[in-house]
Amino acid sequence: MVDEGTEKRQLHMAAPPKTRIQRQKRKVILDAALEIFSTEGFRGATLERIAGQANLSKTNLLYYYPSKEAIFDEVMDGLWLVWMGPLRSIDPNGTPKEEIAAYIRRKLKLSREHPRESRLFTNELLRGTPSLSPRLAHDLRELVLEKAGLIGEWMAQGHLAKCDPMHLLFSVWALTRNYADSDALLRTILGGGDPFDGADSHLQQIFTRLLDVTSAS
Amino acid sequence: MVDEGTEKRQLHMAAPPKTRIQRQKRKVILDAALEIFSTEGFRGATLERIAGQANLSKTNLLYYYPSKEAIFDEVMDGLWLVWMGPLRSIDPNGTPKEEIAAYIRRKLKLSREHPRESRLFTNELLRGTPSLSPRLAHDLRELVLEKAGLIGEWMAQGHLAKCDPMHLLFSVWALTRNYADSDALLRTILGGGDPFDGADSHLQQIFTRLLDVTSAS
DNA sequence: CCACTTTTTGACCGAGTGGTCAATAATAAG
DNA sequence: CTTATTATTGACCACTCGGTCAAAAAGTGG
Repeated sequence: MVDEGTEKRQLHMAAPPKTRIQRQKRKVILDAALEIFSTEGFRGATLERIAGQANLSKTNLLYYYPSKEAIFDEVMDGLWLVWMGPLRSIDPNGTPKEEIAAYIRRKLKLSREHPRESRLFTNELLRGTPSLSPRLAHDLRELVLEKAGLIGEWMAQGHLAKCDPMHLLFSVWALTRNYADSDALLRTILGGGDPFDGADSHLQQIFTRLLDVTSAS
Repeated sequence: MVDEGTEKRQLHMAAPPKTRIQRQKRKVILDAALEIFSTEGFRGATLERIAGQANLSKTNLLYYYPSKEAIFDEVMDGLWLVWMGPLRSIDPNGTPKEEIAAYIRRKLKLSREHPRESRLFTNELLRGTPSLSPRLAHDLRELVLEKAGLIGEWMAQGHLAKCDPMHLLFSVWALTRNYADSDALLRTILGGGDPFDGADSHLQQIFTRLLDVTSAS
């Protein structure tokens, strides 16, 4: 016989929340958590800071989520999927050069519009991607291999100049992520200007010249 | 008259340590701190973990350094200087293409041989470079402006294809740092292979084609 | 008004953490 | 050996942090 005596006085249900208040607060909490986690890291973030950012008391926060871990996991879960989105969107039937250019634009847009997510993601990279489940790791690897293979084909067919497709992808990730992650430093160096200004045209220039088949050696 | 009553029973002197033991232990501590800070972040790192890594008791560690902050500051101080080194070494009198190529090689070597430092540095970037003193920020800005100006001249003189010199530097930083910071993820994707294999030739390819004056539009 | 559920709060706890202190062990100098 | 200096340790403290608990609000429906 299972012990099912006293009911919990907290939520912590797996199913999507019922009331409108719950949905709203959970959203606010995740947003606040994103803000704090992305700048302080997991251990650096405190429940009180997150609660404050969400205009809640710490206890009230723990009414909606059972633990700090639970909040973090829910934040990270969605993040991996969102972050893989642009790569997934590369169309095998599209024009190679335009597909690459569009991919860079999508990634850069993601960095510009979601800098907190970008920083949180980088934080996970630095820690060795502990939040990457074997399941997700497998999916990610499959996806990357597939798209790298596609790009390799495009190169073999002469649509793009040859280079290592895997390292090409790595480069796109590094270059686009950089504008979000290094924002503070870049602003300091630029004397206050927006580092994103000119970023897209610069990145397009890099990859256009890298992949331009007419000028490759 | 300065107060010089009771002597402290701890070290905490500003001047370089006297005994050989002190120099050794301080070195060991800084190395241990680098390891822990780079993987756990400032708040995530604990004195006990650092002490353990250095084979010391926590109390003994605090005999050599007055606080966690002090250890962190000393680690970061040196790091900024080391990290600016390769840029400083760009020679105005050298051959433009070779200077750029050598710069990339130096930066990549730094990432490969000092991945912990790279991760710690990125961690600071994510936090908005709080450890960057106004003094250092000024020096850094001057240095970057100087070298960007130099590269701009090389472009104007026709030795390099034209692009935004500032973003060019940003790109070198992002691409080289990436191989250290994303090591875990890249290994997962590569199925265990070393991401650094082929990194140099790939980066050289990128910047060679970007800056090749004969093929630019 | 009442009874009932959902939300919010304040008091509190145990573990962990940065840091202090006085005592002790090791080392070096006379 | 004796003494002074350097190095190391264990006990301890104030504080923070994640999390619990019971009680109070604040709806919600009659």
